[in-house]
Amino acid sequence: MKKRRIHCPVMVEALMDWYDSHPRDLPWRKNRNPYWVWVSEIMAQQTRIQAVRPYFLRWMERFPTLEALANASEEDVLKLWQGLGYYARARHLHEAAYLVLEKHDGQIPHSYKQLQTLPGVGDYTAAAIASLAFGEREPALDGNALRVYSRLWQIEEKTESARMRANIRERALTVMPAERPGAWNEAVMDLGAEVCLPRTPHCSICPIVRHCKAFGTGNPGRLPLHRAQTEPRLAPVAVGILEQAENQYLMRRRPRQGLLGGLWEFPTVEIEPNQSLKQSLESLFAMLGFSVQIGVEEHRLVAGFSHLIWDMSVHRVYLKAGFDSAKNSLRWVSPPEWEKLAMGQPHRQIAAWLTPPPLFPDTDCSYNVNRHESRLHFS
DNA sequence: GATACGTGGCT
DNA sequence: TAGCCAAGTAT
Repeated sequence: MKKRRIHCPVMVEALMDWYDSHPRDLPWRKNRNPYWVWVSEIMAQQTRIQAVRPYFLRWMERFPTLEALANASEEDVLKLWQGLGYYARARHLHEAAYLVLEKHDGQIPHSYKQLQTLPGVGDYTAAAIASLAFGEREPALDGNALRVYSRLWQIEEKTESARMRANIRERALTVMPAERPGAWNEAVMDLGAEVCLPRTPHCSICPIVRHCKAFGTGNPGRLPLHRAQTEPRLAPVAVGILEQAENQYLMRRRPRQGLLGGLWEFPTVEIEPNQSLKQSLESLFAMLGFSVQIGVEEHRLVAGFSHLIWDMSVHRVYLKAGFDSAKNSLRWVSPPEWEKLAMGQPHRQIAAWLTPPPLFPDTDCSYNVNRHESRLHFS
C-alpha cells in the first residue's frame, strides 16, 4: 500500500485553532477520565447532546466510578437510563463495567482494538475512547465526522458502505495530528455539530471552507449520501390493565432482549395478523399465569419508534380464576410506586392516563396520534 | 449488508 | 407539518 504524506497542515491548523477558540461547555469535558469519556460516548450514540447532558450529570452522581456501576442492579441502571432510548446501551455498559473489573483488573482497556471487545463498544466508541482518553491516533467516525470528511473530500459513496468508511478512515489518518489526536477528533465532530450541519451547512463561517471540495463544487448540503431508510412497520398492539384491590396494578418486566428490553410495562402484546385482540390478550395473560376476561377498549394511543409504530389499544382485564404472581418479572404496583420502575415512553403515557383522577384522558396522546396519523391511514 | 433498536427536536 | 435524523452497535 502506498504511504500517504500528511495532507494539508494549513487545514489542520485552521481547524485546531477554531476548536481551541470555540470550546464547548460539556460536563464530560471537564477531565479526560476514561470512565467519563466512556459513559458520555455511549450516551451520545444516536442521541442529541442536550438530551445527554442531564442524564450524564445524574449518572455520575449515582455511579461516580466504574465500581459503583458494576455493583449496581440492572434495574437501577435502567431507571437512570429511562427516557434516553436504546436501552441495550445501558445493559451493555453495565455488563462491560463488570467485565472490566473482573477481566481487566479494573482498568479500562487503552487500545482501539481492545476496547472493541467490550459489549456496546463498537468502531466509533472505541476510537473515541482510545483517542480522547488515551491519546491513540485513531479517527472517530460518527455521523458528524462522516459528514465533515465526506464533504471535505467529496466522497460520493453512501455512508452505510463499509468501503466508504474504510476509505474515510484511511484519509483521516493522513491528516490527524500525532500530538493531539483526541482534540482533532473532537474538533471534527464539533465542526459537524455546529457548522457543517446536515441540511444547511454554515459554510460562510467554516474555518476550513477553502479546503472543502464539496463547497468548491457548489452543493455541500447534498452530502453525505445515505441509503434510503425503510418504512417503519405498523403493528396493532393490545395492552391489558389488571387491577387488584387498592389501586394495585399488574406490571411485568419485559424480556431483556429486544424492544424496551428489561423495562416495566402493563402487559402488552403485538396482535398477530390472524389473531383477534381478545385471543392475543388472553393468551398473554395465560402465559403470565392469569385466566382473564377482556373488557372494552378504554384508551388508544400511538407510539412511534424508529423502525416500528405501535397502534395501542388499552383494555381493562378481569380475573376469572386464581393467579400466581410468583414470577419475579411480575409485580403488583400502585401509582406512586411505579414511578420507581423503569418504563418506556409508551407505558409512561398509559401510566399517566391511568393515574387517578384522569380528568382529560385523551389529551395526553393527541401529540402522538397527530404525529403518526398519516401513516395510520395506510393500514 | 440489512435490520432491530427510542426518543425528541428541528425545519 | 411531516419527515428527517442525532456522538452507533449487535446480529
